[in-house]
Amino acid sequence: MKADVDRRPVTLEEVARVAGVSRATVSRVVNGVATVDRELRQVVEKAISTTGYTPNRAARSLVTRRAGAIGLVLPDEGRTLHDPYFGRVVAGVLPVIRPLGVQLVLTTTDPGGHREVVDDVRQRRLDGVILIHTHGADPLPRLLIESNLPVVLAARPVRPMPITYVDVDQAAGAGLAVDHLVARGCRRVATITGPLDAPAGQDRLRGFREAVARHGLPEPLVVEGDFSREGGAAAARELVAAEGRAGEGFDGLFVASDLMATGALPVLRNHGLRVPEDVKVVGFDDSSPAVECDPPLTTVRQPVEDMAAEMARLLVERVERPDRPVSSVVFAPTLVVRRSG
Amino acid sequence: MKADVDRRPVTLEEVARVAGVSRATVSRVVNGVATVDRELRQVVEKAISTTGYTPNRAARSLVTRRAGAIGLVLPDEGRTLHDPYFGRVVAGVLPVIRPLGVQLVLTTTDPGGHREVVDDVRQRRLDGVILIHTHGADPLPRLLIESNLPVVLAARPVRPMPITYVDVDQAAGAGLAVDHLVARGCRRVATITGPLDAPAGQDRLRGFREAVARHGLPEPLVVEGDFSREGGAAAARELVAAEGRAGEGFDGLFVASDLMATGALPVLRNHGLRVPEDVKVVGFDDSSPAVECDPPLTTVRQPVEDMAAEMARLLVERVERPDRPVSSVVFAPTLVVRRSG
DNA sequence: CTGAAAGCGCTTACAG
DNA sequence: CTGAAAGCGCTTACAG
Repeated sequence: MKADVDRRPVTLEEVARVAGVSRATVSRVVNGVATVDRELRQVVEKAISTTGYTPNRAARSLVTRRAGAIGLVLPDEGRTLHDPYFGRVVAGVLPVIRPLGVQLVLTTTDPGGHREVVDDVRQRRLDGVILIHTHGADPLPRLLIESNLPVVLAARPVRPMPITYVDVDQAAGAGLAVDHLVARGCRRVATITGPLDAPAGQDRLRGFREAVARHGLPEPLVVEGDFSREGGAAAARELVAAEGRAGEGFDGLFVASDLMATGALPVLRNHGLRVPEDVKVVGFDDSSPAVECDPPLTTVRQPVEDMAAEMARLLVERVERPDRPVSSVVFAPTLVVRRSG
Repeated sequence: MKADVDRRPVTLEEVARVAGVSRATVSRVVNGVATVDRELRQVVEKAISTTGYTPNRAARSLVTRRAGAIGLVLPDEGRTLHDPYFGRVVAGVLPVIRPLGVQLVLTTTDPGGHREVVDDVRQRRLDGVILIHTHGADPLPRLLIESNLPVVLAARPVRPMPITYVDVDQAAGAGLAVDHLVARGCRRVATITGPLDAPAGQDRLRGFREAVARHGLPEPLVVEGDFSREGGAAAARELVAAEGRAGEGFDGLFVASDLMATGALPVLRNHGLRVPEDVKVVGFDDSSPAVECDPPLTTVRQPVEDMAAEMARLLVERVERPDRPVSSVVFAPTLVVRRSG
C-alpha cells in the first residue's frame, strides 16, 4: 500500500468521472437519498469502492453547517478526570453518537476559559455540548443558554433555569439506603450529608429525612459533609462525639458519597465501632473507592451509562430542533449490597 | 443577547466590509501574518471585535487540509474507560494541544471498527491519533503505519515496528521496587509478573531479575500473573504454596501491577502473613486501588501526564512533518512509598 | 503591503 | 430520476 497521505484523497469529482455520472448523483448515493435509480446506484457504489472514496467532512460541514461533533465539557480540575464517573459517561455517550457519525470532543474549562467553549460552538466546531460536574458558581450554563446553543446538563442546575438536563432521583436513592438499613434491623440512623448548597446534597438529605419519617424512626443525627474524604472523616468524628454527648448510639449510617464514607470508616473503627456489626454503613455513587475500601461499601448506584446515553440523545435532538422546549429526564437509582451494610 | 444560533454567524466577508478592506487582509490579521500594516491591522481588529467575528473552522479546514483535531483511541472495553489512567492521559494531552487550537476527539475501536479510525483520518476529520492500551493482536498500529498516517503509541509496540512511541522505563521501575525492598531489609524476594507475552510484563520481570542479581540476592520465586485482580490472587496462592514446599519464605514481594496486588494482599493475610511486618509488598502503576487498599501500597509510578503531553507533542510534530523519522521517548519512573512496603 | 480571483470538496435548490 | 450551477467561508499564490 502506498502512502495515503501523500497522494491526494479521492474526491466526489473523481468518483463521478469513474461512474460516468454527475457529482450530484454520487452525493445522493453517498447520503442514501432514495430517489436514485437502482442500476445507477450500483454503478456508483462500485466506483466508490474501486476508488476507495471517503467523503471530506470539512467540505460537508461547510455546506450543511453541522460540525458532526459534540463536546463533553468538564471543569478543569484533576479530580474530575481521574474520577471513573468520567469514563462511564464516555462509555454511555459513544455508542449513541457513533452510529450517527458524530464525534465526541473532550474539553475542560480552564480558568476563564468558558468563552472558548462558547466559541467552539459558534465556530461550528461543535454542534452542542454536554456539561458534567458543573457547580453553582459556574457561569457556563447560563452563557450557553443566553447564546441559545444546544446544551445538556448532567444534573439538575443549582438555580432553576430553562435548560435540558438528566439526573438521578437523588431523594429516592437516599430512601433506598434507609430502607436497606431498616431492613437490616437498624433503629437509630445517622447521616453525613453532602454540601447543602448543592442540589445533590439537599436532595439526598431530603430523601433521607422522608424515609426516616416514613419508617417512624427517631430523630436522626445529621452532620454536614462536603463530598471529600477528609470531610467524611471530620463529619464522622463529629458524629461519634455527638453520640457520646447525647448518650445515644446510632446503628445505621447513610453517607451521601462513597468518598466521604472511605474517610468515615477508619474513624468509626478507631472509635471501637465495627462495621457492619455495630453500625451498618451505606454510601452513594458506587464509585471505585466503594469496592476498594474495607469493608466494601453497600452503596446507591446511579445508572451513569444510561444517563449519559440519554444526554447524548437529548443533545442530538436539540441540535436537530433547537426550537423544541427544554426537557429533563430523571432516572431511578439502585442499591448495590456489599459488606458494609 | 439575541439567539446566536438563529442569526447567521458573521463571516470574513462582513468583517472586510466593515473594515473597508479585502477578505484577504482580514484573513491575514486573523492568522497573524506579520506583513499587515499597523494601522490597517488595528482597523481590522476593531471590526472583528465589533462584529463578534469568529472563523468557521470547516471552511478553514477545507483549504488548509487540516482537521485541527487529533484522536485518542482506546480499545472498546469498559475496563479501559473506568481506569483512572485514561483521565491522566487526557489531563496530559489537553494542555499541550489546547493552545494550538487543536481538539481532542475520543474514540474506541469497537469490534471490527479499526477501519473507522483509519477512515476518520482519511476523511480528514482527524490529523492523527494517539493509541493507548493496544495489545499484541491489535492490527490498528500496523494499519495506520501502512496508510502512512500520523500515529503515536502509548507504549513500546509488542512487535518491533517503525512507529513513534512513548514509554516508561519498565525495567528501571522494577529495579526501584527491588532497591526499596532491599533497603527495608528484605533478603528473599518474590515477584508476581505481568503476562509475559506483553512488553510491560517482560520488561518488569527483566528489571526485577537484574536488580536481584545486582544486590546479590538468592534466586527469587517468580509466578506469572495477568495484570488482573483475580490473577494476582491466584499467583499469590501459588506463591504461598511454593513457599511451603520449598521450606523457604520470602520477605519481599514485587507485584507487577497494583490491581494484582489488591488480589494478592488478602491471600497473604489469610495465610497468616502480615503486610508489611512479615512481607513487604511493592506494586506498580500507582493506580487508585493502590491508595484505597489496605494497607495502602508502596508502588512504582509512571509520570503518565508528562508522558501523555509528550505523546501530544510528538503527534503534532508528525502531523506537521510526516516525513520525519519516527522516534521514541522513555521516561523515568518514581517510587511512591506508602505503608505496604 | 494589499486586493482580485481561484479553488478547497462538498450539498442542494432548480430545471428538465 | 438526473445534471448544471451556485454557494458554503475560508486561504493563498499571483499581480501590482
